[in-house]
Amino acid sequence: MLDIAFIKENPELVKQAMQQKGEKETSAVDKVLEADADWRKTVHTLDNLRSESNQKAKQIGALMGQGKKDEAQAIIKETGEMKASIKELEEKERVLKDERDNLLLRIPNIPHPTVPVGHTENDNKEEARFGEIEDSEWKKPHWELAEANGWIDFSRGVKVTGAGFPFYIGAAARLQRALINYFIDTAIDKDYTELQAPYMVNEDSAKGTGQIPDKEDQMYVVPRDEFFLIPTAEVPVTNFHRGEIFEEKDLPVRYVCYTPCWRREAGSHGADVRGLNRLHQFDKVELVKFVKPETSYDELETLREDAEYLINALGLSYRRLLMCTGDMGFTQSKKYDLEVWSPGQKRWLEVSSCSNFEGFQARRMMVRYRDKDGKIETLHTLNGSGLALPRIMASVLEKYQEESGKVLVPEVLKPYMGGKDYL
RNA sequence: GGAGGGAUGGCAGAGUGGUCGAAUGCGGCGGUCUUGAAAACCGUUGAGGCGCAAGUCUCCGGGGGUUCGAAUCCCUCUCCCUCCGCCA
Repeated sequence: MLDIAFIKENPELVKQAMQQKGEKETSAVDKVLEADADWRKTVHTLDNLRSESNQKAKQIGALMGQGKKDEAQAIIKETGEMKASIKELEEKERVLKDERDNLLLRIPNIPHPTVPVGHTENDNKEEARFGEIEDSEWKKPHWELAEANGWIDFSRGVKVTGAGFPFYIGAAARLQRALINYFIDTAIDKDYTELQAPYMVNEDSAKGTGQIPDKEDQMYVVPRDEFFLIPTAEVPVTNFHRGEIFEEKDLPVRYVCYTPCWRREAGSHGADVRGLNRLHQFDKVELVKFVKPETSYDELETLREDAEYLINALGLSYRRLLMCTGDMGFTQSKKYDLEVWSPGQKRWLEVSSCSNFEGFQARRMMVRYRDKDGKIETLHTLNGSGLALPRIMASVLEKYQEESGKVLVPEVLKPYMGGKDYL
């Protein structure tokens, strides 16, 4: 969420940001300011009343101590109606606060000035392209390759669980594990701390990163224990520091975390979801950073570079998109997508998205830091995939297939694949 | 899963109805002393809200209650510890 003080000072800017992010209705801004004013007025009255009541209680205490029971009794009589109005005001204060906060949660993050203004994915800016756009007629999509070699079993996945829960078998299973290890090891070399996180989170955590109420339908729920299966490692890793105050000298903090991810993907059908393109359970290595505000945009660039490094090292062709205001999501202020070329499908596949949230997440989660002067400030959070596995698997299989049907092991993965040349 | 005991500031740990947002120790920060450091001594040191400020309010695991007044009493939930059971 945004800082209410910021909204108060820049209402027009906030409205403009909402429009740029594709929300026609900007009245929430005026409503939140109104609700905030109402709330503050009530707080003021309530505080005064409580102050008075506290004074009286203290007097009573003092009188009782001196044994002046009659005088104390007189004051107790006065407090009767005060108690009732305090209770009433407390209730009112709570309602107004909720009202304000609910409005506040509906206002999206402000796009950074460098973000292109636009409405759809067509307005995203393709910043760079690396490698050739391979268009060989004979190259098969990964699902045909995988089937021919017995590497991925989609139908047994359907039997055991449902669509979107494949089995990886033999060399493909090992390849996926090799990729995960390679990604994590590379991040460790770049000064990220490895984290192993819970795969289920509680409601507070789901709220912390904004999965609730925003993307509630995206998550699998374990109702009996009131847990949610994580849709990304971002959720447990960012919540790792929820409610904490960092010392300035400890920043930046960088984590790398591998987890499976579960997404319901309700409503997705068709060609987009063939093979490994879109799954209900998939693996991902996630990079998360907690940084000082003044460094967050530099950290976004290095985060993006760290993700790109992996794609490069695997020898895959890819392009980098700077997402436009309308396509980047509610919580981000700037976001890059990295898409690899899939030679078998002849299309781009998103494998990473790197975002700066500025203080938007941190404010909601109360993650802060103490600066040199001892002042407590909101810090900035960032995250990015480094990388999502299934589409990388797809792209690797397709890219490294030979006309014979054999698939070469990418050079950087050989140490993780027992030195073998072919899968 | 059963029985019992707990949850207090960065940590340890007092406080069991009234000037308690909380003793004390450690740690942190500032200072005195010292060539420098250590030790010693002095001071300072939780978070949030409202307010220009003075100030004021809230927070002693979460929620609810009793009371003029709750860290302290009652209910409830969660978590931790000990013992028993089960177990990768």
